[in-house]
Amino acid sequence: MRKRLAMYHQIALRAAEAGQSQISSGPLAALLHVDDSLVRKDMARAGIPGLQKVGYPLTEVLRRLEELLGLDERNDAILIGCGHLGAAILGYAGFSTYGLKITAAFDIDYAKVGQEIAGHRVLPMEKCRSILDIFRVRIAILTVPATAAQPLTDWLVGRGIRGIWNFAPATLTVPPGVVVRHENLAIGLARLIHGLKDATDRGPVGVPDDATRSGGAEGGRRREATARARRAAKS
Amino acid sequence: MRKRLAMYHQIALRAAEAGQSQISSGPLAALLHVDDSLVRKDMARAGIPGLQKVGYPLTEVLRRLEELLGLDERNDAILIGCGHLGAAILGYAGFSTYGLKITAAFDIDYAKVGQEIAGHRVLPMEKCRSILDIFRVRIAILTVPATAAQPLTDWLVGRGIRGIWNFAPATLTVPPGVVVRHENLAIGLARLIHGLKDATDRGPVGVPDDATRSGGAEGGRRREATARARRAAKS
DNA sequence: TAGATTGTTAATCGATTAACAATC
DNA sequence: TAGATTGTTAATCGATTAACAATC
Repeated sequence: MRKRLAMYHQIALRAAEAGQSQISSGPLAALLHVDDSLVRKDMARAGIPGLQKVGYPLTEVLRRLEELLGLDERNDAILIGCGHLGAAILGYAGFSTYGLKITAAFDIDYAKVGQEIAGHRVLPMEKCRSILDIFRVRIAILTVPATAAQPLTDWLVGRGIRGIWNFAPATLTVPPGVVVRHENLAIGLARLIHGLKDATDRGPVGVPDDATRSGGAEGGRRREATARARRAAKS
Repeated sequence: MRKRLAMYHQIALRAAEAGQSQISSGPLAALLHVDDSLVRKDMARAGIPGLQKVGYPLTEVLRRLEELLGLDERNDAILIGCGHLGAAILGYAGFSTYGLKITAAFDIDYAKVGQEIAGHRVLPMEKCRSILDIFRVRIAILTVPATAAQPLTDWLVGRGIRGIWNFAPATLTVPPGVVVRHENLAIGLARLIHGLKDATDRGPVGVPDDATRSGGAEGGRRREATARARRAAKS
């Protein structure tokens, strides 16, 4: 459901940009490949009143969905680890839509400290504590090596961080009350590969989760993953 | 279901590393917060036979799941756009698990051509065509500016690319037979923020999709998103 | 044997679709 | 009015859980 709401929002945004002022359940349903009554139900549940014969006013749709999806809130975050991935995130344009502002970027490497990346000055880790105390930031973005992730997390949680967006390939343990989101790029990739495989196996059928699918494309070559699994099972 | 299979795989891997040789439905179910009969059903559907009294042999679990999830295949890909994000992906360790190998990295910027990033030499875009012709790569990773994404996609599809992993903030149109996966970092973020909000609203209840959730944390500050929506709706 | 665990069937639940009356 | 579209109720479908017999 949340996914659908997010999609409605995207579609509504584009419709608004294209000059429309309302949108009806039919087109929305068609775009999401669901029944139009489901769209109406979603709208009703979201508290967006429609107008018979015309549809749903885009202003209302956008307003409510942004409220519901939390896009109307402002969230400050700090970023730790200014390697390539950290830099990519600092420069990522899409966040402002979601009200995210990275208020400070840190790195332990003094070679990086002082550098400016996408308008952010890299600060030394020593400054992190005082920044957190002063600004009461609740979200931390971790783009550090895997080994550093858990100890850093413990420390951050102790300093008041309540949401962690973890890009390190490490599973984090946190106390109750703290939300961790583990961003595993490899999973996105796995899904794409699977989508390709699906398209091959079954032809243009089924919508693999997030992906735009269809016909052709051959599968990849085999590897001997079995040997690896066996090694792991024995070690 | 696919998500659960992937989780079983992860858990099985760790169990194997910890020296176990089998795993039973109970612990798996507890870790995923589902009923144990569902785990057994999944195993049955996946064609993994269990042993009464002992559980499922890890070697078998890993072997079948890797087969099913396509982790046992080898997939070559090219990467286009060697900015920060491209560089981060070139250096990302986790891909080998999924059999992905980035065989070539390209950039139009001659300042980047010739540089070595995480063991990959950056090639000029002009070389892309011949590389594709020679190696028959099917997957392309796009870490280019939004404006470049669609024309590049069209060109790549014409050269035989069948799977596109798009990091550019642009919606791509592709012909049937081509799979696009749009990786929107902002969505991961949105979910984290939402997880935080949920934790606030409802206390430690419900597992928000991917995230490890729980108790405390206050919501963010309001912004006037309404004004923005209204602008969009009018423009 | 007793205990643990699988495999499977029936029951439940929630989400989606189908149908249609209300109404602008 | 006629047509389009919402809002809602009933029917369907699929996924999950509960229960339990089989069995190592």
